[in-house]
Amino acid sequence: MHVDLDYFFAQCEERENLSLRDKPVVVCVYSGRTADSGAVSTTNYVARRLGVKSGIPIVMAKKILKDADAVFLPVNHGLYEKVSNSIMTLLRGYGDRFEQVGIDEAYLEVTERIGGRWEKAREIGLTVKNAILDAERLTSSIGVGPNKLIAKTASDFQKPDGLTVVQPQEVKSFLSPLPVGKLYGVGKKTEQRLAEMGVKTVEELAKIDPQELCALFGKSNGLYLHNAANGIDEEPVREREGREQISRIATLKQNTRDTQLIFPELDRLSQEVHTKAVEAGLGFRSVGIIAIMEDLSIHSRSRTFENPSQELNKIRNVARELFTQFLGSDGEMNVRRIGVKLSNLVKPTGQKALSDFLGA
DNA sequence: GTATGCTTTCGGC
DNA sequence: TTACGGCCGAAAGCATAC
Repeated sequence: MHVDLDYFFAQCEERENLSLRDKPVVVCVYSGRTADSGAVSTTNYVARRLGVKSGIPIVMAKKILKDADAVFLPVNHGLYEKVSNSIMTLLRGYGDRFEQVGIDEAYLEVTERIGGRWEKAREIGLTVKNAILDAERLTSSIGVGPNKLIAKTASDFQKPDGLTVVQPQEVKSFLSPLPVGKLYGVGKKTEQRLAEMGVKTVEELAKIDPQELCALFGKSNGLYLHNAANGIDEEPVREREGREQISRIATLKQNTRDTQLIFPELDRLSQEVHTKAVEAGLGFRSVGIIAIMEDLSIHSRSRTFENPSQELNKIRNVARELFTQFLGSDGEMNVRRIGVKLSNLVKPTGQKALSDFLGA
């Protein structure tokens, strides 16, 4: 079973202020550069119907909604995390295994609870929807199917506030008419290439010789596409332990290549990821930087060490070095946004203290 | 050839 | 007409070891 909280950030805001519910609600990430510089994070369905969706510039959203009595709000991550944590804790109780994906999605293993009686799937789905509604006053869209791929596709089939059950014998007729882009793992790029081959629906994709798909998309990708189109997926619902990476990214006051302007901000980001790592009790083996240029192209560099560290100085120095190297190798375009990332995170376990894991 | 690990890019939300 | 965030995990692509 796949549970997806509907238009999550915007719905949290509606919940806090019910008078928003009939208006377009636009949750924004303001970059701070100019008054309305930034991008749209999430919108409610009123705004979506008017064409305002995730990812567009805030100024564009304002233009589209200028006569629509719309409400523009800055993201309030603290609120969303609180609501998410409460719901995720609740959801755990409805499955034999639980896998959270991001802040607003989860898979539940309910195979044993259904026990082959598929009419029970709908009951469990309704129970979960009502539990979320009762506890946190939020609607959700739920999909139930024989595997994660079908459950995920099913939860997307009817939203918001949907419940779609796809029994094993219904998988083929469920998938067949869908556009290939609805399959998890088929993005814009793959969709385009398939369209050029005359493949638009999952039914058409399922008919393609897997050998041919492997030749065109590589072995692992080709095999995945063939299996996905045929509703085959063996991925287990797996408990995810802590985070795998910690990153912070920010927009510079002005586009520049001047390290005198970049380094103070880079140092600030280094400090922030360091604080997050320490709070989480995690060491790191990799430090990386991210540069987003004025044309919005994205570049990254990273370095991995043999031994984990937890030192701010290490992050700061490596980030500075990587940035200097990057700028030296990369033409003359200005940088717009910069970021620092920690990965290969190491969780100290058992009796050993973190210090035992850290390099000399 | 296969497995593994690292770096970079992709793409969802 | 243009406009433009901040995260995350997965995948791709490559190198190395066995």
